[in-house]
Amino acid sequence: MDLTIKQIALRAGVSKSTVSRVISGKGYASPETREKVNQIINELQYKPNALARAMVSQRTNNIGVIIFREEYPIASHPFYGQILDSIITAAESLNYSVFVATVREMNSRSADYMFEKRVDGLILISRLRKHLIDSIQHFKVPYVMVNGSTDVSGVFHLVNNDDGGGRKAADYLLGIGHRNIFILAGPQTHRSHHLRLAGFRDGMSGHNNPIPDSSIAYPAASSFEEGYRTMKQEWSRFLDGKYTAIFATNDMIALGAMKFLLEQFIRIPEQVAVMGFDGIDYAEMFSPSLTTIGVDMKEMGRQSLVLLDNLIREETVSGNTVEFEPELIVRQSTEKIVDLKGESSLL
Amino acid sequence: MDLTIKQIALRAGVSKSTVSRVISGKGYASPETREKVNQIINELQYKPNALARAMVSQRTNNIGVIIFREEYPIASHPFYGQILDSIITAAESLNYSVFVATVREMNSRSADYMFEKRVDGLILISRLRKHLIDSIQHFKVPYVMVNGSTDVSGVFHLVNNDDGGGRKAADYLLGIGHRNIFILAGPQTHRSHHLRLAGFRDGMSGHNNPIPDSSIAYPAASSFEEGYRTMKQEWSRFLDGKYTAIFATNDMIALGAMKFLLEQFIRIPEQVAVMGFDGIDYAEMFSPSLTTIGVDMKEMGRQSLVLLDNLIREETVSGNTVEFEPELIVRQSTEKIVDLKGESSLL
DNA sequence: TAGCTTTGTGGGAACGGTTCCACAGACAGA
DNA sequence: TCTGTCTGTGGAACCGTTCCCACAAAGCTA
Repeated sequence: MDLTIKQIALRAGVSKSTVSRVISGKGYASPETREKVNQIINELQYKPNALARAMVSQRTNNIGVIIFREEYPIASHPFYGQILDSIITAAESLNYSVFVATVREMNSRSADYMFEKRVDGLILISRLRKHLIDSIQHFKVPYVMVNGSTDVSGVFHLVNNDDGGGRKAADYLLGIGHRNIFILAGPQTHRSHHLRLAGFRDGMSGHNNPIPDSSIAYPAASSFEEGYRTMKQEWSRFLDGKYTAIFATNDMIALGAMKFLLEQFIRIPEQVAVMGFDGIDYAEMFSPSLTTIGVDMKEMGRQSLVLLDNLIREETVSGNTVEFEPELIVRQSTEKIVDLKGESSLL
Repeated sequence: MDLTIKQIALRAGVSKSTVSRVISGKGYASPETREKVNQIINELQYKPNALARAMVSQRTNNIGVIIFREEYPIASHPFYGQILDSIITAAESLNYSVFVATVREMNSRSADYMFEKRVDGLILISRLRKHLIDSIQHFKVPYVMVNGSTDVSGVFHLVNNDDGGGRKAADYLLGIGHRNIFILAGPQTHRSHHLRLAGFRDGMSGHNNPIPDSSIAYPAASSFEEGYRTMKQEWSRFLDGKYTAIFATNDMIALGAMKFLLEQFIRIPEQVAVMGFDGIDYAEMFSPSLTTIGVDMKEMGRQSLVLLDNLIREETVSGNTVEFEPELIVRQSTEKIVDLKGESSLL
């Protein structure tokens, strides 16, 4: 590991300037010198010290990905983990190495390290903490936000069109005959859940079929467990309402609710149709598979890195919000067309 | 960002050596100087440059996690992602930042970067590539392997007791009355799948109930899709065999198979019991929830970092293999005790 | 009072690269 | 032959730290 450019120079009988020139490929170097130096480098498996390079170039070619986690383990999260995955893949092709940190609440210690480590840029996933944004701006580190809140101005955002997605969901459920729909709406402090609910209600109202507040239940978190728990808690109210369908503002909640329904021997979609939002892998795997509004996580991850790279290279970046259009994915959980009376077939 | 120890020294009216001493806390510095310097540091939000530090200390406090991916997106993988998660969490408390790279096949470009970036250590997850191990040993970077193959000697390993887990599974299924069991065994080139199968067969044989080769099918990958596909392909053979239970060498395969069974309106566990191995989150979420042999992924992740840290600090590390004991987790997919005749209730 | 230790501080080399600049030789054009 | 450009190379400063060493002042002991 303690092999330096100096040793290479020594063996090749040239100065370290020359070796440096050969490696970088810029500046003059005779073909013979070039060959000789390269041969020695290969032979000794010399790898330039990226730290030393970064010191002078002021570029580390490292970026940081900071994921705000709440209770859920995050790298393995079916939604954020997927985004992380495609960031890592994209980073490889653009020659960045990526630091991954998860932070919860205010103890953004691991985020602070990013500054000390002098990352070239940051990708923030999910929530944003004012405290951290302040630091980022103070240190003038380029950054983009993926699927985060939009209340800080001048931030480059990559978001899903959650509003439009909600509307798509409404259109679809209306289209296959549902009129009386129960909603499981995740934490409304979270931009996505908020917009998905708003979009959905908006879509329903647009077709003269407004959703009353009483048809909405609010799981305390966007998790499977909360979906299950909330459905269980609302069960009698649900039965009384004679609902034919359930729309959840994300897949995990939908799957949790579905699990409870199945335990009550409710047939899906024959008795109740269930629809989610996100398009996580597991939505397809469950039985029945879940109809959902699919977010292009892969593309969001990839583009966040491309955008960040542009920011780092100080190229002009047009606009400051990239919106992704989600896509309706019809699966078993809503497959059956209910009869147009729209009545519940429960009981 | 261009705030250096020099500027701090200038403002405090001391030399940079003194500032350095104040920051590190070692060496003499009068209380007044200490206070003054600290105040300026806080005021200016100075953050020491980790690159420069690393240059002289020869320690970056960065580690690399390299995950060998095959087809599946890896950070979001329910098994490896979980391990990654707990590594990241543990790293934070030990003051390491972590680079995450995924590599497939021989193009270990992003692994090479790890050397240039001078990571203090490496954690290799899943498969190992001879090529990479050679590099690692050449550069003398401390490393540990999590859940990998054991054919390279002198490597620090953290593995699950897959063999014993397989035996546990056999004991359990036998214990609840199953005699005629179908096995879905993942890629036998993979240590885990191989040992789980071996352990299971061994356990069955030990109770005078050997599994014939004809009762084993081999999905080509350890994925949900392959589990589904294989079950579908083996369907008639399965029916003919009058099996009462299925054991898969990992949860994903089990869940895939279960999906196919449910589509055939097979009742689980009433007609067929299904059992997996891994203990991924989704095993619990599915309907019916999946009985499995749970691997302590969290602890594996955490301990891999602790072990690596010891290696980095050159403390003596006893032994070179840490084995984790998996745990039987009984859930709905096997809940029913079949009658002791052990006959299939299919058809 | 001489000598030693303790406390406090600053100078400068080193870490391993990049890059600017100087310089030398070859070669071309006037 | 002189000047100018091109090619090829080495020396040295610099990036931002740490840390060794020198040095000075003060306090203690004999």
